[in-house]
Amino acid sequence: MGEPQLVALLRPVRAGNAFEETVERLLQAIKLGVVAPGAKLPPERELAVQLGISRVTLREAIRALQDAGYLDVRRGRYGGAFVVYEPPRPRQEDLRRAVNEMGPSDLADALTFRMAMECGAAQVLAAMELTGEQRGILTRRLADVNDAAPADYRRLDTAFHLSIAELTGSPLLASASADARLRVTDLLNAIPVLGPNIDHAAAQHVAMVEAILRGDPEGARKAVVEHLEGTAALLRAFLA
Amino acid sequence: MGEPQLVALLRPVRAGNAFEETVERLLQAIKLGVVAPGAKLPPERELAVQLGISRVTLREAIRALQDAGYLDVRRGRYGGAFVVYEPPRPRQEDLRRAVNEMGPSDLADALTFRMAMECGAAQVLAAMELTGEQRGILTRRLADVNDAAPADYRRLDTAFHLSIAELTGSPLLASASADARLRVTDLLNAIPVLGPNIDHAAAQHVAMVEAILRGDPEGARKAVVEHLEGTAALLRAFLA
DNA sequence: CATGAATGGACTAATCTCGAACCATTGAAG
DNA sequence: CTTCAATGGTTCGAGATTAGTCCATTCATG
Repeated sequence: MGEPQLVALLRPVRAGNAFEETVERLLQAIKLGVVAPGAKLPPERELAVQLGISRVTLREAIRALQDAGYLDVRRGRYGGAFVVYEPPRPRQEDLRRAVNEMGPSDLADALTFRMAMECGAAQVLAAMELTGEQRGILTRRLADVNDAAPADYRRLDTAFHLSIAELTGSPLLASASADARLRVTDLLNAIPVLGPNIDHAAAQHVAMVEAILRGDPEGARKAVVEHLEGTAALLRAFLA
Repeated sequence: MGEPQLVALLRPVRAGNAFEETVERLLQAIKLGVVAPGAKLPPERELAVQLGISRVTLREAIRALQDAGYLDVRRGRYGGAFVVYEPPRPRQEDLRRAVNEMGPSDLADALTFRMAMECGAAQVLAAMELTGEQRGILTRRLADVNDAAPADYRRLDTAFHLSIAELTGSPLLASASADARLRVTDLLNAIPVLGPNIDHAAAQHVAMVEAILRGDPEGARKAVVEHLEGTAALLRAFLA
């Protein structure tokens, strides 16, 4: 089998050039709804610093997204790069296309990665002593998803899931979880938001939060597994 | 609280320049023992492709590691970049220095991240149906650690832990796990390899493998938590 | 309606990074 | 002892990326 673990360590140092990576990152922030439609990105000078790239490269990326119709850039005071993207109504062919673009092995990889990350984050959080504020944020995010209008559902669902990793206080974990979510965004966005599915998911979300608040790592793990397997089953159903 | 999740998404696109990232990556492969002392790195032309950088940049990184005494580079056929690094005998002040270099919040971040990753990977693996070959690899790696000479202990311990993520078949998960391990390598390398600790760890390793082979995600999770908390406690003890 | 602060827009010189081609060394095989 | 394949060593021009500087536009405020 040669040198198996070399693969994990001697992997590419960078995914592409700075421009491409920046476009990808911004696009994900938009598609995840982290920057909501109508809201604007931070000023170029700030954003360039946050992304660790030069303003020139950032502007090229913003320009590309503007040309692609995701952003509306306005000059002058109170100007900025405004998100005009609205998540398209899901169609089954979008899902097929998304799956075909990534390939079956990439799909399994992404789902496995997400399962590991979300289980790990949930149980770590459940094992922590949470402050009242942390509990408040978690329950608030839960309520947000469950009260969401269909148009806002995916965005708030993402926010809920990311909150779990974020509340552990570990930036590394939060980053990795966001990364795991990114890998399946296009797939999730292509799944229709249907009543029964949402009710099902809502109950599972509640189970996750209750287990975390009760300090029950095992319960949290099981709830996450059940929830994510439900999503995976939905995907398979739409592909079959 | 502003825009909490922007932090996770609008984080730096790249950690530094290609040269620095490459030096770091190679150094970790050496320190983790993935390329054992006396072994050589892949040929420059191959390695550059694997790392996704140009040969020129790779050579600068190799040159830096050569100057720093980690590599011995020989020309001609059967030449290459040979690892000459030997893990130094751990001293308490090394541990303190390593901790001071990263800072207390980074330490907590790294430990939390590692806990989440390893728990997630172990339970995912436990939930899979394993082939005979996979079972063989896992038990083989376990035996390797438990039979290890003190000088090889850390290297084989790393190999064992990484195997778990690797066996899930998810490259993303394997990469992230390797990353989590990297964050604590310097700390682990600074902990003396003592008999009682090793016996303790060995029993925990066995518990992890048994739970995985028996298809018991919950048991796997608990075994990992116990093991990693033991390591964290050791760290605290040496720092106190 | 004039001002000024906050923003995007544009340019430049320096540096990093790359791909590609070619050179130099080594040592096993014939 | 000649050959030659596998390896590291070197160079060069093109393109990517950066930091810094200055310009242009907008609009709330006075």
